[in-house]
Amino acid sequence: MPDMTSTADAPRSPGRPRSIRADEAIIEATLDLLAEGSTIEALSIEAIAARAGVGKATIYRRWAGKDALLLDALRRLKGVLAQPAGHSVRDDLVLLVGAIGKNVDPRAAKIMPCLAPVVNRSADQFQLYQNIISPRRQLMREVLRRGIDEGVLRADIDVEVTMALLTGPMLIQRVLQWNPDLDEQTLPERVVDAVLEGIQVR
Amino acid sequence: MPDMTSTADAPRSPGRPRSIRADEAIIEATLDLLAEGSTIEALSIEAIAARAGVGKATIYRRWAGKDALLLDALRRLKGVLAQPAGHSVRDDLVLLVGAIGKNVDPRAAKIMPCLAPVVNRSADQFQLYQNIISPRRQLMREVLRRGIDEGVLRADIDVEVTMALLTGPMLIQRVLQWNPDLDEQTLPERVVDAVLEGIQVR
DNA sequence: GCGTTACGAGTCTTACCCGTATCGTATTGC
DNA sequence: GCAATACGATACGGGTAAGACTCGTAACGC
Repeated sequence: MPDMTSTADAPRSPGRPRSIRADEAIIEATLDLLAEGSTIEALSIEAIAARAGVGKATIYRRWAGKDALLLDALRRLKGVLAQPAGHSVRDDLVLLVGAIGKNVDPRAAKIMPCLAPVVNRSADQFQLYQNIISPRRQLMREVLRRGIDEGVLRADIDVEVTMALLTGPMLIQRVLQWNPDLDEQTLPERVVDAVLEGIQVR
Repeated sequence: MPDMTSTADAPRSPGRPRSIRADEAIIEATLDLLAEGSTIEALSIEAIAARAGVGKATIYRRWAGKDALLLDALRRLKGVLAQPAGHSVRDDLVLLVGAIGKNVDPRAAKIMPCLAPVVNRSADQFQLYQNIISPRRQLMREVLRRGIDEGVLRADIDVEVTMALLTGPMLIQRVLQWNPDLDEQTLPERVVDAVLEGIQVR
């Protein structure tokens, strides 16, 4: 855990050092409870402590409150950015679109919808949310720019709108199950191809 | 209010009749509190009663609990379906896309994100959610089919994927403010045009 | 060994909320 | 006028949680 929201890394400390196992157990318990269906605000420090096999004080010693803990827990969940190969624009887009809402941690899918209400409640939380998604947007932006430079994509397209076009369908399907009849597996490919070719008769 | 979740309309009753003003005040207070940032589960009957200037008993006399009240309140918020003119496929699509997440009540925009976590918690709530959006999907489906029949749209497109393509970008922008730099006003037009024409060099 | 700090477990106070019940009052039909 | 039902206000018991605190114990540097 590179940075923690509340406690600065002690420069040099006497006494017993903080248990790394406890750190891990607390974060894991938080994510587990969320993934099991608890909403963010129904989540209690007491439940987390019990699940982690940890005293409440051990949590309060590390984080100022539930918000700070959640911040760190969600950071852990973020996962790694997909790395486009750089050969085919279409393949890169399929990879990036397929990675939307699909983190390394399988719990992510259950947790993500819980964040929707929180995102626009305060400027801080909105910023946190943007910090997570904007590097992913940047990745897609670069692929699209590359496609334009290589002459594969039209030069007059609006890159930002195109990103929304590629991201939106996948996101509403993964997070909201917008249309239960839509096959999530093949959706990335089908979305990319549809966006590439358009639907109009030529 | 044509149907209420809990109380059947009394056939004929002695005594003082229920106050219609109280009905209205309770629903309004509920929507106001949600729009002001309260999440669904942080919303308390006591807070609603206080806001509405009403005793708690007056609420419990009408609804069995918070869920039943919320159901009625959200029904009120739904708004009316947009009616495509039927002349130009493009114009109809712009109208439908522009109507996504844009209800008659301005509070709707703030309340909608709160529903995301709830939607997939139970089969009942998922069904309720689908009942709201499926007629809107059907409307768009018909426009696309008409476009195919008229030869304006290609016959080999996947209609369901196309609907996701049109809906997704608008939804993530309106509900999540996915990209703060995107102009929401002109987005419907730009999304529709992009989907129609595709982004690939021909 | 000693001071220091963390540990799990538990206690305590405070606060909020639910759902019900009970006030005195207001409004209806008969 | 009278029974019936509504009203707002308030009180109640029961539940849950936040946070600060206290235990006795465990792990570190010196």
